[in-house]
Amino acid sequence: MKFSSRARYGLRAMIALAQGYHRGPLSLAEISRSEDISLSYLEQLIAILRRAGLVEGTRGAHGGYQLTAGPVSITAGQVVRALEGPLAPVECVSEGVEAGYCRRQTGCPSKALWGQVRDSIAHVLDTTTLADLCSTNELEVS
Amino acid sequence: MKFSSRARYGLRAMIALAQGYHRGPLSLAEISRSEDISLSYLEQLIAILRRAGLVEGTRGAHGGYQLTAGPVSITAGQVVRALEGPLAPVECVSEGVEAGYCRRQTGCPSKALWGQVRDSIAHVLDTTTLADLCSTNELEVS
DNA sequence: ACAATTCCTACTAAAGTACCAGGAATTGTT
DNA sequence: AACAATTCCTGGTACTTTAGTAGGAATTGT
Repeated sequence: MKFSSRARYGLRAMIALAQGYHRGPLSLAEISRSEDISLSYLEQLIAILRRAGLVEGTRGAHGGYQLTAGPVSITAGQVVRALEGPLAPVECVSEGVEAGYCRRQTGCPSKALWGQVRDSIAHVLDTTTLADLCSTNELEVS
Repeated sequence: MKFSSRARYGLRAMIALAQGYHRGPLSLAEISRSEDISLSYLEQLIAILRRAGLVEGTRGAHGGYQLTAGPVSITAGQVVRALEGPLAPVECVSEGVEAGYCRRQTGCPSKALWGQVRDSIAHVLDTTTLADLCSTNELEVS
């Protein structure tokens, strides 16, 4: 029961972008250095986030990436879902899976539990914004 | 971000055992039929649960497995941890990992978030007993 | 022209998952 | 004593996913 390194690294990259939000585009080379993630892997992760519409890139010298919305408007849930797909501790309660997925469905005792697990994860991720995560950092670092 | 089929199947098997708690040992062949899990795979899963002290087996004809405690005293958290290991959405916040695991540790903004995710999962699993899961079922089925 | 960057695609080594196969040990029943 | 039902143990294996690497094309400021 682990989130992939995609989600871990991707979230860290998004936090880095949130921290530099007012300072114009941030290059992956910089994030790669500060977060110690290989550049080529980071490129793949950011590509996913770009396709999800969370960041936009500007090419060429002095290019880089920027959030498409302010850190207060982007939740950890959006980032994690973009990188990992729908939250689904088990398939039968995956976000976006219609009822009738399995015949055990009706009256399956464990299904309700997994649904609660999914909801509690979703609640934490969806009520935390990138801004929240940045301020945590500044508190600790200062 | 998924629980393995070990956890899914194992929990279902434990619920089946809880439902037959008063009726003496339940054989894996029966669970295999009712839950539609292959016998040999089920044997492996139950072996894990036995080593964790959650069930005990009695060999020979009319043998089978029984919970070592009543369904009210066994939580889903115990079952899932036995099958999956410590709850750890990411390694650095794994249950039982001491501080200082990674140098980013102090002031890592994402670490706090993953810790909250872990705690919310743990809360759901640890406050749900096998008895709770059985009663859910009976309500639905009746 | 060139250097810095994003963007794209394909590949790969390692690990983990979800099983299956085969048999040994134990115990009730006939 | 034989047998059938069961737990218990070990080892293997096909498959999928993960976590990357490699190489290069396109774009843009200086």
